[in-house]
Amino acid sequence: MSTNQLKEALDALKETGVRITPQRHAILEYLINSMSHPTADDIYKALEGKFPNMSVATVYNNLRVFREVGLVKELTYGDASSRFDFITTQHYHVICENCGKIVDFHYPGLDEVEHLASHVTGFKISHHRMEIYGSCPECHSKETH
Amino acid sequence: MSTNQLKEALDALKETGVRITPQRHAILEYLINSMSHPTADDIYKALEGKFPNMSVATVYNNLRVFREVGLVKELTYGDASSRFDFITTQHYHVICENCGKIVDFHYPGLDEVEHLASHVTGFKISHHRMEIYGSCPECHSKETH
DNA sequence: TACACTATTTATAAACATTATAAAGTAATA
DNA sequence: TATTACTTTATAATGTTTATAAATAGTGTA
Repeated sequence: MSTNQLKEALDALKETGVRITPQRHAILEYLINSMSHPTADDIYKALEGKFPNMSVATVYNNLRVFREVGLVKELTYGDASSRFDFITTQHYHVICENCGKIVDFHYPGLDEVEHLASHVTGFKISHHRMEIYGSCPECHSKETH
Repeated sequence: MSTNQLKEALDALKETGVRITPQRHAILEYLINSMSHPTADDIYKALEGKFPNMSVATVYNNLRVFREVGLVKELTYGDASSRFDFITTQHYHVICENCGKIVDFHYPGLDEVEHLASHVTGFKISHHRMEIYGSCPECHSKETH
């Protein structure tokens, strides 16, 4: 339930000594309820009704804070701006190269890859990222017309 | 052998009707010989001795051309600028979060993941990307001192 | 080889995302 | 409620990448 997620997120912030401001509350709430994977600008635009004076810098600052606390993951794809994703459980993303839609895709973590990489390169592995690209059913069906 | 790779790359360009200019030749050569994964600016700086009048736009334009022809892959990590990698064989990258070093890591393609993603989401999958993050042996040994 | 055609390069400016700065404001604690 | 340190705001700066138009130079053909 979203309300719980928000509560837990706010608690996590408190424990780290991060102040809860109305802006932070709203950004978190938006991230949790958003089924898309918004850019900083998406968030800024979505909240300008509620916070007409909010600065873009505030959005960026807080996204960085959330990322450092581990609440949010920053996704850097090829396009111009980063996207931000509230972290729930381990999942990957399937991305439509035509319309940009991002769909969550659950898959057991690729532990084996990390182990092998560690063995071959001598790195101490911390994590990995993976995305899958293609065209979504909608775009795909349009193409065939 | 690098000389062969360059020759093949130039042939691939000719077949696509892309003109071979000295700048393109030099950028390709640099990409092939470079064991790092340079940014556009790295390339620009590396070649300014040979081409004092070359524009940054030329580097970007040609990297895009190479990418469209399939000779080069653009890597977008979290940091400010894209990195470019001459495509040889299927491999992934292991990236040091401390010093930024990138090491190639060969691994059989994750076909299974693509199949499952296609099945679950209905996407027509074209490709995927994966990177592995950690700290390299050098950085790691420094940390423990 | 010289010509003509068109792609490419250059130089410059513009666009865009993101970060830095300093002053004003505000959450949290006692 | 007063204090203090953290946040927000407004603004400017930074840095990467793209757009534009004029100058230049590959490439095929005569």
